[in-house]
Amino acid sequence: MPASAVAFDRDVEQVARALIGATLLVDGVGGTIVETEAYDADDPASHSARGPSQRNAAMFGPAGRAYVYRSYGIHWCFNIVCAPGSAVLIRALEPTHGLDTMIARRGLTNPRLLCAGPGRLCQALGIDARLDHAPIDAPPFTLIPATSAAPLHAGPRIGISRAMDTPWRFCLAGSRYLSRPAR
DNA sequence: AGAAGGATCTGCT
DNA sequence: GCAGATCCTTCTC
Repeated sequence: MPASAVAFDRDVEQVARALIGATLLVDGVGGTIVETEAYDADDPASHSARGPSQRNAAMFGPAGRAYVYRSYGIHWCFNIVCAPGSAVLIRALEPTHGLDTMIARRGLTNPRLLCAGPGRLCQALGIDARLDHAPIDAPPFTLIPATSAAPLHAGPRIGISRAMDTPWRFCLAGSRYLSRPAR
């Protein structure tokens, strides 16, 4: 494994924290990760909580692969698989690479809104079901680890109805590019 | 503030 | 099999 690679086969909360400040690109388009959420294997809020199914199969496969699923029947959501049954949901990026491409895909020009939310991010980067199970350390993906520990804010995860008291949403403190303010 | 959107899952028959 | 509930959201009003 290259020295620059991120290790995914370890505690999902630690991976979710470590990914803040990393750079994620798909075919050269993307930016700096500013918001993540951790989902654990026996986590009532996780898709994996009730065991493997066709949709969540990737969560039970090798670490370091993508888990892409449809949310609300409309949007794609992008996760990186960690230990079996656990994954990190990537919720927001600060756009830095390929702005023109993202603007064209999203149909708006405000950089603040290009990748602020899991569905928006997938639309801007062109992520869909074809990338389910795809390894994160190979094309079209590029993942560059953060160079220094970023100032993090931890809070409750968004849009779930269980395990509301588990503070596993991590944000880059003070970022303007979050899906919603860190409070 | 609220509706729309459609796949997946669950619990039945 | 089939119907109804659920769902890690986004957009427009």
